[in-house]
Amino acid sequence: MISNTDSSEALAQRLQDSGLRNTPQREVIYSVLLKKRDHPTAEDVFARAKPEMPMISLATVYNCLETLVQCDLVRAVNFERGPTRYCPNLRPHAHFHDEATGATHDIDLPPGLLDQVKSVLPADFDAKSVEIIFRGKAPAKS
Amino acid sequence: MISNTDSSEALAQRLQDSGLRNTPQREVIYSVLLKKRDHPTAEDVFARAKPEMPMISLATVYNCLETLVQCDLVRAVNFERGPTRYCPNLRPHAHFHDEATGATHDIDLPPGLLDQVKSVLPADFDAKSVEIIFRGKAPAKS
DNA sequence: CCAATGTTTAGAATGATTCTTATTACTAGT
DNA sequence: ACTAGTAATAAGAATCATTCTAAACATTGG
Repeated sequence: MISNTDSSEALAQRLQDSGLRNTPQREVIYSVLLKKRDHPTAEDVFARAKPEMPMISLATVYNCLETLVQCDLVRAVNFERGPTRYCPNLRPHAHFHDEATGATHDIDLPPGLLDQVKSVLPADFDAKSVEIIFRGKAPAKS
Repeated sequence: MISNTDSSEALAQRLQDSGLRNTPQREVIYSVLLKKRDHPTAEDVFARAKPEMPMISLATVYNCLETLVQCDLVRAVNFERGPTRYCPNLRPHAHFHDEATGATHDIDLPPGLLDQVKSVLPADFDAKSVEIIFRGKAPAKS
């Protein structure tokens, strides 16, 4: 189990490495993402952060989420043109978008799969990232 | 080579199969997509259709594109939250998004790859589609 | 021809996100 | 501690792609 202080320290570390400051807002946003990993939107995060920090603004939520993405602590996920969703899972994984419920599920990928997929690229294409999105019906409880 | 009339007939057929009408607007939009396969946005398509049909409206372009997507003649592609792009390539393929130029390249996939990727899903997930997006640097000329 | 239905048009409305500006909070150097 | 410089936040305005609305038009089957 990763303790709360561990993740706070990971955040502090990453921010420092990027020459950024560790603010209470960033800590709250990150902790909100870690607490409930259901791929919330910025509005969702805003709503969850407010009880802990009533004066926080939506603009700040967007700013902090963007910062966390820059620091590679969080992944931004998009389905079609729906609102961006945020995911603190750092393991290599794909996303499964349940078309019935709108829910998003992380699908952990076996080691080597992403490289294997990358190997279909012609030699002169240099992929920095690969994203895999499934769409369909997920089991009722997962 | 697929002739122009062939594709018009494919369109007419698909529309009929879906109980939809074959309109001049739909034909123009589809032909615009076939003529230059550079993953245009709705605005791009609008601009390209106008010379051929000056009275066409942007709303109609959106409507027609949506119709073509429903008929499985065209794929809608999204990168982050940028405008949706449209692609008449029906072969199984991934997309490579060149971060420097913004250009999109089709990457044809070897047969079986999509099934292989699907096989990483737990048994109770039923994927209707799989989408693969690469991001990085593409060769200067492709 | 007529009614029913599908399609197009133009413009208004929406929704997520970004931008702007002022204010506040740190940080380093003295 | 004091101060200049920089970073971050807050609040609201602005933006952009897209969708909606309502009216006009077109097509089909009876």
